[in-house]
Order: sequence, then structure tokens, then C-alpha cells
Amino acid sequence: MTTPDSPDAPAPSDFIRDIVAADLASGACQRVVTRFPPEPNGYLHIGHAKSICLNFGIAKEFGGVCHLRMDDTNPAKEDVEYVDSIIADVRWLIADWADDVLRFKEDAEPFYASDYFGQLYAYALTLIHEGKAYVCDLTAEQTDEYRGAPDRPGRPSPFRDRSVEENLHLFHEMRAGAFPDGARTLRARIDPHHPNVWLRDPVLYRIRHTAHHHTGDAWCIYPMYDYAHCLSDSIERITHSVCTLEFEVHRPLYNWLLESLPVPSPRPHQHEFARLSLSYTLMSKRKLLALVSEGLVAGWDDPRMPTISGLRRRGVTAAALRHFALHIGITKYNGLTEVGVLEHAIREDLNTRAQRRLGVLRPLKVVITNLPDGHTETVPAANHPLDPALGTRAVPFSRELYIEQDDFAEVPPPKFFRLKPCGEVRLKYAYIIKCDEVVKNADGTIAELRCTADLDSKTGGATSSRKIKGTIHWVSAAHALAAEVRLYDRLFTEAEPEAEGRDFRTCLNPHSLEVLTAQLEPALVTARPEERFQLERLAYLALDPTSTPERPVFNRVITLKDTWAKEAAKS
RNA sequence: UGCCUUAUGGUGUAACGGUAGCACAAACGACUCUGAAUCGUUUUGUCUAGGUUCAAAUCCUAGUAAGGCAGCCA
Repeated sequence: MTTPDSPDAPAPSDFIRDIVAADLASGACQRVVTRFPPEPNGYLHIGHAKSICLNFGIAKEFGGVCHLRMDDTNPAKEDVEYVDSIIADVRWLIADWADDVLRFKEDAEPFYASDYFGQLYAYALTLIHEGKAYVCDLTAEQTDEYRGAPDRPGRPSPFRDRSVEENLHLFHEMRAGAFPDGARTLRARIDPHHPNVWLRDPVLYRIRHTAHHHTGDAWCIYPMYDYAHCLSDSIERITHSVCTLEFEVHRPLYNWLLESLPVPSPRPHQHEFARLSLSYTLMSKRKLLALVSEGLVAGWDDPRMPTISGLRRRGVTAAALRHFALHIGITKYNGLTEVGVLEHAIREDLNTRAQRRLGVLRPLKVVITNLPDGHTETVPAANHPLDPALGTRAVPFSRELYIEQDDFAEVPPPKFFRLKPCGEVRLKYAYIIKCDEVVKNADGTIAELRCTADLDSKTGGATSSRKIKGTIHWVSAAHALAAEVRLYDRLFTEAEPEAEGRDFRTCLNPHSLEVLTAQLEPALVTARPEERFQLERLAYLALDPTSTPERPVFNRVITLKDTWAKEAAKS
């Protein structure tokens, strides 16, 4: 690897970092503590990566820490499988960048909101004592009905004025398992008529006789997000609780709870930013789950998925993802980021990181007729044009070669400067060849090209400096390593797969995966999983985890930019 | 006829009352043993209408448009 991880550049300022800086300057907080609080009900995706980079980045830049916390208050949806994948993804993303500010509990476990159930229960008792919460017997449907709608005021629950004693008694009974699921709830007593629906006596606890992945059978009542989240933040002494825009209308509730309870001071504050939307990409956990469960992709880590595990398997590095996250900025504007920005970040990272190799995706046989049968030699090839210190390797060259089908045209289009009948082209690191004859099969397809080489034109040779417009890649047929290469492309054909009420299933890209057997230079046999390679003139490759020495499998991370394809498309 | 939020080139962002800048994309050119990379040049922008001010993308008012909010999900 050439220039390894250049240190991640400092993030440009944004409105949240401005708030943090101001709070530190004013003494509103001494040391910044942020948190990344995923619910373990799915795999993390690139939108989460934005949030991770923000929260860990703030902690790092301001000398604080960031907690990884499972926001696990709904046992019906959560699972340890997700907990494990989340931990792995976060560790991978921040490795060698912010692992020094990642805070776990003492036992190297993440924080869990469910660890606070006891304390949350005690806080609920306090609320009841102060007349700020009550047990409500309304069914879910009735609760909806009483709550009204955004443009329609609510009505008070008939149970809103129960005595403190009765509420205490009923809440104890709820906790003891005296009632079936859904029979009762604990609700905050705020204002049934409030213009913000989240303040119309929101539900704090519901009854669920369901085992929890982390607390087992200890509880049959579970706190709601709004109740658990602000108090978990407080318990962990979070200073800045950063979340996405849809929680904006919940902030008054977040504040109400913290101001209604005897929590330590200073208390945490919530700040919201716009979630990431990427063109040609679906981002919601539900939709990603649908892709997986309907078999539209091969799994959560399918290299076409925008999940962190999918991007990792595809061959995208953590540094590239971080660089992307840094570049897109943090605002309150709900925009659509072009996927090209991600692709640029990936190429920029791989360009410095990946050693160069030769390989042919769609082989076309070439015979060098002025070389004797069985002729074999090796030519030196640079491992990295940007870093000569990486040296060269010996690439076998022989009389029979493969070149790329796209690099020959019997009837060349305008501005085509690759190989054509009677035309010359340079074989990278080797000779200049001239195409003398096109041999065809019975069906008219091209069987092979017969060419002559200018034997003095090798690097350093007498005619090596001849100006030849085209240079193409090649591989020696006898020495080539046959390997499976998986060509990935965008999953959708529409920039906004769900625009105008469209079902995303109707715009799946049928060519999002193409598997072919490529002929690669033999040096690629020793490829290791953490390595990345550039197939010169084609693409960046990474070894797939399913690869074996007997059956090498490479994933195309991304193509090189292809100006010629654009030019060719014009005509 | 509710509440909250947002609006700067094609896209994403910066400018904190004083020169509208950056990145991606696009176009053109140089260089090139990768039609890559690199380098250079260029195109395109403050939602609308009023107001305050010597001066407004920025402050005020009104409008328009977009997003979010009516789970015992998070």
C-alpha cells in the first residue's frame, strides 16, 4: 500500500460543531460526551455511517468520548444477531481513526438502554408521585382516537385524574404481570390539547409479555423510545444528543421529561440534522430488509447493498466511507446527495491505496506471429505509478496473449485509438504490435488476431519512444489465472427508486451483477483479503470472502472513470 | 383550517450585516506506456414580493415550495 491512511482531515465546521464549541466555551459543559444509539433491529447502512462519523468525530475533535449504545426498548423487534453486526460495523468504520474515543462499558460491552430499566422504573414512580404520570386503561385504538390528529385537538383520557395511590398500585401491578399485553399503559400527564401531538399525554410504558434479548424475562413492561432515550442520555451524562430531523417534534417531550425529573445537571440537549439520502439507493431499514427477505439481493452484506457490511464486502475501505461522510456536510436541509460523490470518495481512496495489476475481463486471443513458438519472457511492471518505492514485478509475456475485446474494433468509431486492422497499439510494459489479420469463426465472430511485434519497442529499446496513441492491457494466455470476477453496478435504474409512489421493485437494475471468468496476471494468486488492486484501465478489485485458492473470486469495487465510454456514447 | 423545520449553480455545502467560495458533476485543453491519475481553463446560483440599512444570501413582514409530526416502533 502506498500512502497508507493519510490522517483524516479535520471536518469542516457545521452548525452542530458550532453548538458544541459554544457550549464548551461558555462552560455549559466541561467535556463533550456524544453517543451513537442504534436499535438492534437491522444492519447499519451508510446513513448510519454519517451519524457515526458525526458523533465520533465531534468526540474526537473536542477531546470527548462517544458511547455506543443499543437503543433496545422493544423486545419484539430486536435480536443479538443485530447487536453483533452493529458492534463489528462500528469498530471497522472507526478503526485507526476514532477508536480512542469509543467508550464501552467496563466489560468491553456496548451500553444498553435496557441496562437502565430499573432506574427508568424508579423515575416513573417519581413522575407518578408528582402527579405527572398516570395509568391509562384505554385500548390502543381508543388512545389514537382520544389523541386526535395534527390538525384536530385531542381529548383527555377518562383515566387522567386517577389518584396517585391508585396509579402507584396499578403501575406496580403492571410491572408484576397482572395484566395482559395492551391492557394498560403509563402515560405522561402533559396536555391533551397541545398543538404538538407528542405532548398529548404520550405513552411512557406499555405491557409486553415478551422475553428481551438482553434482559431476558426480567420485565413485562417496556419503556417507549421518548421516555427511555432522554433518560438514558442523562444517565450516561451525554452532553449532546444528536439525532435526525424526524425527532425534531419530539424534542419538547425530551426536554419536558428531563425538566420534570430530578436528573443531574447539566442535562443533555438534543440536536437534529438531516439524514442522508443517496441517489440510486434505498436507505430505510424496512426496504433493505425487504430486498433481503424477498431474495432480491443475496443478503445484508450483498455488495450491492448500502449497508456497511455490504460496502465492506464490496471492497470499499473505511477511510473512503469516512471521507465521504466528511464531505457531504451536516445541515437541516433534506436533500438528495448524488451517488457520484460516494463513488468519487471510493476512487480517490483506492487510487492511492491499490497496487496495479493487469487482467482481461473479456478475452480476445492475440498471436504474435514474429515470435517463435513457445517464446516466453518476463517484463517488469510498476506496482504503483504514484509510488516508485513499491517497485516492480515480473509479468510473463509470451507468443499467445489475451487482450480486451473492447480494445479491438474491426470498424473503428471516430477517435478510436486502440487496436484496429493494420493499426498499431502499445501493449503496456511490453511491445508495440500491429494487427495484420483478423481470423474469424464460421459464424463470423472473431476467433483471434494475428499481429507482429516491433521487437525493439520494449521499454528501453531502440524504438520504445515511438509515439503510439493507444496503450492497452494484456495477459499471457499460458500463464493467466482464471478467476471469477463479479461486476457490480447500481441496484436501481432510477435516481429516486420510490419517487412518485413507484414500487422500487419495478426499477431494479437487471445488470446490477454480472459474473464472468476473467484472465488475470499470475501475481494475483497471492492476493490477500485486506488488499485492493487496480486492474489497469478497468477497475478496482477486492477479494471476496468466499474466495478460495482453488477458486479465486474478486469483487469489482468500482470502475475507473471512463472518458472513452462517454465519448463513444456521443456517436 | 394545527405544530415544527428548511430554501445559495445540475447536486451537496460555505459565507455568522461588508469581494457569493469549495467539492462533486459537466465542458474544453495540457500531459500520459492506464482514454486512469495529475494539471489548467470554463459554464451555471442566493425561492418570490415588500421592508430595515450606507450596505442584505444573512435582519423583519408576507407569500410560495419542500420535508417531518396523528405507533402501546425507534
